[in-house]
Amino acid sequence: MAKSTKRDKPVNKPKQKRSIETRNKILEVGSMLMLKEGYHNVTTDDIAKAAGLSTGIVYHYFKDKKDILLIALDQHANALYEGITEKFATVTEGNFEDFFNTLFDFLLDYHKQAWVIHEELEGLYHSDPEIAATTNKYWEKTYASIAEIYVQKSAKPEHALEKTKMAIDIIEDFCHACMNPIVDHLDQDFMRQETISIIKSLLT
Amino acid sequence: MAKSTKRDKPVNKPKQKRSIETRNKILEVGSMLMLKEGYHNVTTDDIAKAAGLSTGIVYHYFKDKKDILLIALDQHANALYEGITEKFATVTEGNFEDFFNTLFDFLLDYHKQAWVIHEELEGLYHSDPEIAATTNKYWEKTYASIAEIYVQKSAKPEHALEKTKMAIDIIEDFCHACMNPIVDHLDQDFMRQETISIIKSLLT
Amino acid sequence: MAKSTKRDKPVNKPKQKRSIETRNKILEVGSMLMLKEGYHNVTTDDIAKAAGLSTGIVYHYFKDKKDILLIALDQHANALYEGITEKFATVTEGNFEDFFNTLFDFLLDYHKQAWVIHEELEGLYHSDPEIAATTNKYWEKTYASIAEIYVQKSAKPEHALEKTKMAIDIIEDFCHACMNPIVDHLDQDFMRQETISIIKSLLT
Amino acid sequence: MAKSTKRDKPVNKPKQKRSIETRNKILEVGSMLMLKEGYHNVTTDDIAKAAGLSTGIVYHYFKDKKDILLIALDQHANALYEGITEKFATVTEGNFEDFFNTLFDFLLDYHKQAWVIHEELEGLYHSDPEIAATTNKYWEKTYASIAEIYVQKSAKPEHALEKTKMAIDIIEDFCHACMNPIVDHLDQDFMRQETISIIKSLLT
DNA sequence: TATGAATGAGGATTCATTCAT
DNA sequence: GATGAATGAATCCTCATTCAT
Repeated sequence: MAKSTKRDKPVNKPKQKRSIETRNKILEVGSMLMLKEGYHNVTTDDIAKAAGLSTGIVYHYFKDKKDILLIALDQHANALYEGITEKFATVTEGNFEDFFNTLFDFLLDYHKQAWVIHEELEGLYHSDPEIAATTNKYWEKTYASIAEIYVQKSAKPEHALEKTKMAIDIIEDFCHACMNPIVDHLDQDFMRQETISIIKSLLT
Repeated sequence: MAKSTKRDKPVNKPKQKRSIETRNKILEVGSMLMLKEGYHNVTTDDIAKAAGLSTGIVYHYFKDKKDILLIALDQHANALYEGITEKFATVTEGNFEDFFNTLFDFLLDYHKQAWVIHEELEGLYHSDPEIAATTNKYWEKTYASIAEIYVQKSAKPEHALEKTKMAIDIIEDFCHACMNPIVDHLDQDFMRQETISIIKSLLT
Repeated sequence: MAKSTKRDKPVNKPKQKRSIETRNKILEVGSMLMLKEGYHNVTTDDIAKAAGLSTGIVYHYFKDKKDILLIALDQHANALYEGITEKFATVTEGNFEDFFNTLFDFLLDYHKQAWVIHEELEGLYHSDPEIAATTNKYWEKTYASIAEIYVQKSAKPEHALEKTKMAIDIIEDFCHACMNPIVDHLDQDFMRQETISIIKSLLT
Repeated sequence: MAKSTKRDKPVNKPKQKRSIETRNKILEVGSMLMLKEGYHNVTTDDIAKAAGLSTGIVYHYFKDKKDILLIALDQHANALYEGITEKFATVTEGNFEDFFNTLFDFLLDYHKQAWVIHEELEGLYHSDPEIAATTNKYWEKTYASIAEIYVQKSAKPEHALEKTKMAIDIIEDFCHACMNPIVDHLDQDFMRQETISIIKSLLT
């Protein structure tokens, strides 16, 4: 994996509808499995089987196993970007409360479906430069898209990126704590309250 | 064959100096490699070679490859606990500023040497229940030991665990952002200032 | 790692001609080698090589090394059953002499090609419960199919299973003694005569 | 195992009491384990541990693992021989009933403690010429010692070896059937009766 | 395009045997 | 004689990748 001495193999970027569907199926099923089970615990065979396809076909559409993850990641980032754009489209400019609630809800929601990918990527981050690069791009795009909205909506757009990033991280910490209750009996209501209060004072 | 007739392989917990040294060498080299390269990118042979030993001896001291990681993790947690206890021993009771600075410095410092392990564990977390359990214990201990100090030193010990956890997470976010600057040009001074201010208002 | 998340590996039960041939080749070569050299003295690599295949393909068709032996054994039992049924089809009902001669010849013949498997199994019997179970099924089937014929053909069908089993064992003792003359100079003709006389008085 | 290209290594045949005890302990525990678990399922370490000794010492007294089995086997044969001699010492000459009962009881008894060794040896027989040779010697001695008694006690000593061997085999078949009831619901009383009757008519 | 059989290098683990102490 | 740590070849099995059909 860590070696990137891959001779360039022509990989299909298909235009036929059937092909596109096949490719997407692999992407969808593949990323889903990788995230649920962990990159190293899923075989290309597993992916093909789960997608209802044959072993070999995977390599028509993707250079190798890693390619599936990388491209899925990319799609993910794009989808996220569009999700954000759409979601925040209706937020009234200057209405911070509105922006804030939207952000909080959006991240909570997003977290539920996508958090695992972050953790999985952390683990892969150090072992593969290509993954590290893509991961960075992913985050950059995520932060940037929200910061962009923040700049538009907020009255205090200085240090937008820093503040946005911090806000996101803190909200994610909260989500994480709720979903992975390492310490039992944590008072989640209290934590939510505190989180909201922190974010508000940070972004206002 | 005949797994059923195989009693659980006894793993040496040696008391002899020679043995202890060997075991420690494996632990040290092994965890170092795993963290640098990633668990799945290091073979037991790599570890043995790097420790200047032969393949087989690894299994004299450890049940399997995972065992090395798990035990290294455990040692880590203990070292951390002792580090915290020692570090905070001199903090004046009731002196919040003192407590806070110690915490901030401690985590910054700690993070520099140990954050890789966290990321590696994140990636392994979902694929292996045993690792998940040990990771949880690790964090529980960390949070609890700091919360314990907090209770002793602070005037407002309510929700100590929640607040401590949040504070640690937020400081970690900051450390993480500094060490792995996904987005370039982030104003680290600004982020540090904001982080400190958040933590202060959270813990006071 | 993460055994728990590993669904049971599906093993191909192929219907394509190519596949069936490959599988049979492995079975044939594998059981042959195991019986000639002994289960523990044959590696899966040996089997693959001898079958003109690569290591990996073996595990496409068989769960593990033991699976090869177990399935070969099963095939053996079925072949034996059909052999018996066919062989005894023409025996005249009530004609004991006819039945007896058929039995004696059949076992003598059968023994020549299959007794190695029995010995190999004896050795494996105590070390592996799965092998023990399959071996038992094998024998059960063998005894039962001959007993069934005995009941049909004989005038004294009481204790058919016991008598059949004893007869078979005694004939096998004879075969064994002939093929593996531990003590040289044994008078085989005498032993054959005595064996026949014992069986006759037992079954009549 | 199957290779016998063993350079001659001097192996201690100790005369000191302490040494003899150690050697016997290895022999005793080693053969016991090998027979209970199967030769390939017992490691030299298991044997050393079970004997309360260290790994290395085994190789002071025995050439290799196989040597333990072979020598144990030899001792076994001798013990058996002495057991037989002693047991039959008091049998009245010419009293066939007495001889027969002694034989039947003796084998029944012997079977209980030693049958496993036979099965284990069957499995090893083909994979190693040295084992095959020793096994043959073992059986030869066993059969011969009983035949010798038979000759002394019986009025019809012709074909003593053949008859003795057959008798022993048949009694063993019975023992085997009782201890390994492959087919359930076998009428053991009936089988015992038949076995006795067969043996009587064979030996008289 | 699609299939799935085949490849084979790689990796975890075992264990008979040796050797420094 | 004893110990038990150390060796390393051997073995089972996996899985990314290729290829004949």
